[in-house]
Amino acid sequence: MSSTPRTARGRATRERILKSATELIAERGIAGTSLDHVRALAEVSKSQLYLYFPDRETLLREVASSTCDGVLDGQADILADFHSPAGIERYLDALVELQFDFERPSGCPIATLAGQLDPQDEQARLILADGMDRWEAGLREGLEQMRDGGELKPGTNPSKLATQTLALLQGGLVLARVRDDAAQMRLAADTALALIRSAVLE
Amino acid sequence: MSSTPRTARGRATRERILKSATELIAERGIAGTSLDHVRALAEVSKSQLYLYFPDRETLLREVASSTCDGVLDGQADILADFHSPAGIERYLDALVELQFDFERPSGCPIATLAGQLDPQDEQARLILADGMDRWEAGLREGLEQMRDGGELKPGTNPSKLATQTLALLQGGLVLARVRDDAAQMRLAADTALALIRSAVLE
DNA sequence: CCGAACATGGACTAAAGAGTCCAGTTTGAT
DNA sequence: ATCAAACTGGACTCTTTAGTCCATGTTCGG
Repeated sequence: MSSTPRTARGRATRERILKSATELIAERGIAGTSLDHVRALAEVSKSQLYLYFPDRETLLREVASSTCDGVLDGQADILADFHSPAGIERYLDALVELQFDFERPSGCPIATLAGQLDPQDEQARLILADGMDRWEAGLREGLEQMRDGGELKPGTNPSKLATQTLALLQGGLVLARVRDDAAQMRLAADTALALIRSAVLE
Repeated sequence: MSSTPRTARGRATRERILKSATELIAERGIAGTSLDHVRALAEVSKSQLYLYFPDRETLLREVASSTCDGVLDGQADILADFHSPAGIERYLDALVELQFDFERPSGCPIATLAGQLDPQDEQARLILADGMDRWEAGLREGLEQMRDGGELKPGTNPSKLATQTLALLQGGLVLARVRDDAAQMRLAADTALALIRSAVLE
């Protein structure tokens, strides 16, 4: 999107800007991040910002996109195991661990951004929705694999089960963040595990 | 909190400011709401703002508090029924309806605020956490009432079940908002209902 | 190795923001 | 009725912010 640099130097600069913006916003929120902060962290000048991004709004949308990519990339390896009871348990454990790992539970970066972006900005919403869709697709595909392998009770709807799982995870992340208590995520993940187990044969 | 007006006129002015700020922030978010917008909607002057609220941060905290009160008050009547299978179903239906009622699902105002307030502002977080606690307490008390009436399977933990329910609702609200699809809330609420039903004796 | 496109630095503008100040008006207790 | 406290209006300052502009340096194809 936006203007694409033609030289390697330009590409590196653009990357540095986007990475800095994404980092700062994850830490301090959109309201707490000015273009000047981004400029300083990325070590670029004002004109570079505006050479690669037409305006702040566009940069924010790209940050949204890059945030989604970060969330998805960050769980790609464990999500790949989400197609057996043991793999599902490992996946959920890993998500819970993430909330315990830092000083305080940070919640889901996608959902957090959703609350910060201009409610009028439909384009931004679509970017975040796509992130959620990709996440849910990962869950659904694992469950479909199990269904195709005859591991699920007949009548189980992998698509619906994936949405239910994602809802539980998102809810757990919200509660963990608001209550500053990662155990809330633990409980939500356990509930999701039980829900899935109840659809597994044996 | 903050300076309390001594006259009826002063109280009315303070109320008007807080109401206007809460309204504007619910609609346009914190970033999209300046003190000048609040000033204009409340039809007060700058000095009134600063007479009743020492600074913006304090006003935002009171908005957080008033937003929680709004959410709780708004469901007080139906939440009161949350102590029988039928009442629980009515309650969940009502919550789902709320998401369908407006042009687009607005999610949970408390959770939305959580993503917008300064992540460093611990005091603000505590206000929102208290809102969640009060909400969950309502659910828990209904379940405890059922347990005490012998309507729940032995071993059922009302407190845990209330948290699970709230997590599902919050997750449903997040997904409904991000996907602009109230059906996501419907599914989450149905899942919560099934979860609770599975703990009810016949 | 030359010129055109690409990339950079940073000064500059204009607007919006939060917060201050004080002179004037209203209120209510005595 | 009076006077001090409470309340109001709005001009003012200071800072930060997004966004513009242009002169200079770098890169790369021909």
